[in-house]
Amino acid sequence: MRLSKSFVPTLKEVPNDAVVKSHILMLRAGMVRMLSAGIYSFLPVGYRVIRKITEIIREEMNAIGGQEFHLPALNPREIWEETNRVESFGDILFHVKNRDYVLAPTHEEIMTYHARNVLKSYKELPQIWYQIQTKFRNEARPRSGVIRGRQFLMKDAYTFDATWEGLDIAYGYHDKAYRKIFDRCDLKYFVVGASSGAMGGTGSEEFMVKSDAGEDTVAYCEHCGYAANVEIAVSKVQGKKRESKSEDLKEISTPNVKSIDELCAFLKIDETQCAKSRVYIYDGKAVLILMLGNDEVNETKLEKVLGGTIRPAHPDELKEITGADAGSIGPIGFTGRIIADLRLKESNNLYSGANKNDFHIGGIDLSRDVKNIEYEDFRIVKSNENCIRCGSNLEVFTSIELGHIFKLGTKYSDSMKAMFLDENGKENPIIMGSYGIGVERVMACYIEQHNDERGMVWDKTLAPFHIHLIGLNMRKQEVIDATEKIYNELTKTGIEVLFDDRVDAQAGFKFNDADLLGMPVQVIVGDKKLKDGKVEVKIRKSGERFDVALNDLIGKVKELLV
RNA sequence: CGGGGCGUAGCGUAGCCCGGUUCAUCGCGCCUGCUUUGGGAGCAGGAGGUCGCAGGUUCGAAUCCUGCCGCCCCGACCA
Repeated sequence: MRLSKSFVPTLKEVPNDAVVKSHILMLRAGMVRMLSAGIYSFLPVGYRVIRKITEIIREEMNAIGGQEFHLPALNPREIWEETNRVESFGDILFHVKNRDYVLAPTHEEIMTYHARNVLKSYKELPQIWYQIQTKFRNEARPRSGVIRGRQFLMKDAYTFDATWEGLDIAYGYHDKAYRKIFDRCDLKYFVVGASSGAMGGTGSEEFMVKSDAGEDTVAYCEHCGYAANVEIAVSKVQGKKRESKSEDLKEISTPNVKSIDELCAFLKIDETQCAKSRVYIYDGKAVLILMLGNDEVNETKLEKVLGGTIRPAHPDELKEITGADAGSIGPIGFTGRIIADLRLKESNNLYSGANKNDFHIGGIDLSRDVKNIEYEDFRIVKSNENCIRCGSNLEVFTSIELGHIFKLGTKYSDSMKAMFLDENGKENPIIMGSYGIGVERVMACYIEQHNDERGMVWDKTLAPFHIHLIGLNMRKQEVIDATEKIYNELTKTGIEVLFDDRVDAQAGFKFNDADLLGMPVQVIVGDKKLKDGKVEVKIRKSGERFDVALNDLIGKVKELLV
C-alpha cells in the first residue's frame, strides 16, 4: 500500500479525549476515528489488524470443528421475549423505533432459533456454531476507546450437545482454542475460573489481561496461576492471635473519635487491636459485621453468606438500631445477628464502639462477651498477601476481560423449546455452551502490551504490514527506481509492504510515522547509501539498524520475518 | 442515572473570573511559490471560525444567566 494514495491520518498531538494508551495510539496512528461515544470507525490500517485477529480466531475455531455463520443484527423482538431477555437486558438492549426489532447484543436466541426443530436427533449432535460479527449494547458509559463500546465486534460460539459429558468436551475444546488464539496473538493473559452467576450454568472461565484500563479487579498469583475476581478471592492472612489473659470490659470516653485510625491514635494502640463495625440490612433486619482493624467488608462475600441482597444501614437507622452513630458502634449490647471476619476468630482484648456516641469499649473477648457470634470470610484481598494455594505473593490489579467461555446448560433450549430425541426416543433439551471473544479488545490489549514512547510495536502476526518501506527523498530518480523495485519484489513474494512514497514529507516526518505505526521491519532507502548499493534496515522492536546490500535485501527481509 | 471536567479553524490551545480598539490568539496541519531533503525543515504569501446549540440580560456577549446537546473522567451498572 502506498502512503501517498492512502488514508492514514496520523496525528502528532494527542487528541483531547483520549486517555488510555491504546486509544491514544490507535487515534494517532490513524487506525480508528470516533463517530460517537463508544462507536468507532476502523480506518484501513486499523482494519487490517482486525482482519488478522479474526483470521486467527477463524483458524482456531475451524480447527475444533466450528462452522461459521453470518447472522442478522436486526432481530424480531419476540424471539427475545421467549427467553425473557428483553426484560433482563433492560436498557442495554437497543430497540428499533419504527419496527418491532431489537439490535442483537449477543446471539444465543438466534442460534437456538436455528437449532430448534432442525437438530432433532442425538445423531446430529454435537455441533459447534460461531460467528464474528458486530454486537450492539446501549452501554450507560462507554469508555477507554475501543475497549468498551456501544457497538463492537465479537466472536461468539455456541455448542449443542446431547450429554453433559459432551458439553464438558466442547468446553475443553474452547478452552484450548482460546489459549492458542491468545498465545498466537502474543498476549500475556491469565485465566480466571468462576462459578457461574446469573446465567445458571455449571462453569465458566474468563480470559483476562492486566491493564489499568480494565474494569474488573482481580487477585493473581504469578507463581501458581491462582486468579480470582477480588469479589471472591481469598488469601492466607494472619488472624489476630488470642492472648493468654482476657482483660475486663472497660468503657472509655473517646470524644470525637470516629475512625479506626483516630481511635488508634487516641488510645495509642495498633489497628489490629480494633474491631470495626458495619451494619447491613438484610431481609429487613440489621446484621452487625465486625472486621479486624481497617479491613473492608466485601459485600459480594457478605451477600453470599446471607443468601440475598443487602444494603448498608442508613445513618438514621444506625441510631435507631444501635443507639449510636457510625464510628461508635460495636458488638457489646448489639441485639441482632453478629458475624465477624475470620481474622477475628475467638479474639480477645479488642477495642470497639460502645453503641454510645463518643465512647468505646476495651477488653472485649468475642468468645466470652458476644454470644452466638458467627465467623465468615468477609475480607477484600490486598496485594502482597500470600496466595491461598501456594503461599507466594498475590497481586491485585484491574484487568480487561478478553474472552469468556461458559457452560450454559439448558437455559435457552428449555425456554425456547430446542429439543432432541435421545437413543431411547425420549425428548430432552439440547445442552448448550457459549463462548465469546472481544475482537477490538484483543487489538487494544496487544497495543497496551506492545508499545514504547515512540509508538506501537507490532509483531509479524498482527502487524497491519510486515515491512515499512521508506523512500527518503522521492524526488531523486535513483531513490524512486530503487524503492519501486523493492516494493514490487517484496509484494510479489507475498510480503505485505507499506510504502512511504510521499514526495513532500521530510525524512524525520517519515521516520516518526514509521515508528508510530510500528511495523516490525523498516527498510530505509536514501540516495547516499544507494550509491554503495545499500539500504538500511531497522528492527522496530530493538531499534537496531544495519545496512544491507540491495541484492541481499529480499533474503534478509524474509529471514527477519520468520 | 449521580458527581466532576470540558466544548474557540482539521488537531492542540490563549482569551472567559473582571462584558467594549488585544477580540477572535498562538503552534501544528492545509494551499501557492522558491529553497531544503537521513530524525516532525526555512522564507514569503494565502485559505479556513454561526467561539457546541437555543433563549435571556445588556447600548454591546466567546466572556454573565437559563435550558438543551455532545465528549471525557469517577461512581452505579455490566450476558
